[in-house]
Amino acid sequence: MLDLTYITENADAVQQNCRDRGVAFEIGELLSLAEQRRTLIAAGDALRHEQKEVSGKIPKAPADERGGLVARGKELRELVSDKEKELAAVESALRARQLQIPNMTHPDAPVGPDESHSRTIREWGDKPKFDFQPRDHVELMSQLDLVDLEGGAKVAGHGFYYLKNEAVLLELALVQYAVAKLRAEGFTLFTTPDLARDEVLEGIGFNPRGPETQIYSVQNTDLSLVATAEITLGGLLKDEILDAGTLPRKYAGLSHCFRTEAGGHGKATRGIYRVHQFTKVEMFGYTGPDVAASDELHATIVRIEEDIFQGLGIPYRVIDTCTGDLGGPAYRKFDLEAWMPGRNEYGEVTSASNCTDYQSRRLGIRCKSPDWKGTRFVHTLNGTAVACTRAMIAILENHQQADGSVVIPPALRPWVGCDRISPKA
RNA sequence: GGAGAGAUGGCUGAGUGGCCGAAAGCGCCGGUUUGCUAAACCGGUGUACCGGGUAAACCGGUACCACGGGUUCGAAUCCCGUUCUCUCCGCCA
Repeated sequence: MLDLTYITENADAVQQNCRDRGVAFEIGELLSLAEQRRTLIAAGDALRHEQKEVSGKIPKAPADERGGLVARGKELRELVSDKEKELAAVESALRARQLQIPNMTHPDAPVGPDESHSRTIREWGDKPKFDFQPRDHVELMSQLDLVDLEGGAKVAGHGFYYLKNEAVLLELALVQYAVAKLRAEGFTLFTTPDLARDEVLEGIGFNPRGPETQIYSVQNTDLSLVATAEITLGGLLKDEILDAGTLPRKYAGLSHCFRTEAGGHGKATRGIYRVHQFTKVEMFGYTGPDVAASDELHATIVRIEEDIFQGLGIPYRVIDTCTGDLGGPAYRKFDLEAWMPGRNEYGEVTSASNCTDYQSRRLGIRCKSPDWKGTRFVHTLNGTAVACTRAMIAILENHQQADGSVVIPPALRPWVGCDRISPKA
């Protein structure tokens, strides 16, 4: 959510930014509601002021004046109440519009309506050259007895899966690897709830219960299954005022992620690429309220993601996401796309966003410093350390051998306990 | 799941209808005193919104004592609902 004063003072820039991001929004109505809001607040405050004066006089008033004052007090109570109702209606309409406005955009982010306008800013690693026809992860996993997709579908439906045998070790190893890396980078480690209140989801920028929701919600409660630990790590400091001296804060969270993938059918539904549940280690950052600080942590988060994939020996490219694909909260977003030989294309494995104060404003996460008066909204950032299923696909497909075995990257061997997964005898 | 107690400023904690945005202490900031540090003393110290001020300083107003409703001329204080915390009992990985 953007600041109302900012919107009204920068109406043209906000309107243009909506166009760049492909958000149909006309700012005129919002501006007129904002004006109504001011007027109603001023009128309400004046009435309450009189109300206080009147009721303050009553205890010392002579008996013959008291009746009149009480009557005026009653009258004022009605007037105040009417103004409050009017104001509540205006503010609710105003907020509904305010929430439609996406975050402002980093000046260097590429402008364009869709994926094709995103920019590749770096590539790392050499795509493996196979002297055989490479298999995709489904084939590999089934030959190596690493997954039971039918079992997952039977028990929970399409999009769920059982990992088996070394794949279990591989998932745990990826978690360990990521967590160890983040601890060394100074992150505070968390395991987080896998559910969160709807208001937290909304604060982060998800719509838990709309018709096109990507979120599983629990009936008769205000809880939803989280789509990422970004939700729980960002919600952790909701409504708090932090000492700016304690920023930046770097949190890492391990959670399950649940996504309905509504409308995602038909594309890349094979195997474990697009699933309804997966395990992920997520980074979340809180910085002070200036873009220099949050951009710096953003770069660090991307660097860590690259370290992680370089350590796994997986070729990837870094994408600077264009305006049309940024979503609501992101000011700028970098994705890592890993090379996936089975698909013969790149697949998204991480995503790192600087959300500036867009999330913190709705979540009420502020900070205080002797350097300025009052409080300011912190900046929040998030990035994937390891999304287990996608990372596993990249490992299996890039490190496969002619005989159908898969070489485990050295970085994971301490936890997997072997250097290769071979077909069962 | 059952029974009870509670939620007040950064913290501790007083306050049961008007003189309470809220005592006191701690902490923090500024000052005085002082070989240094400490102590002592004096002063200051919440947030949001609306308006004024070119802006900062600052000034005026309103709201906020977990959250939401209600009673009343007037609510931190009374009533109802919700959430959360603690204690005891039961159950349980």
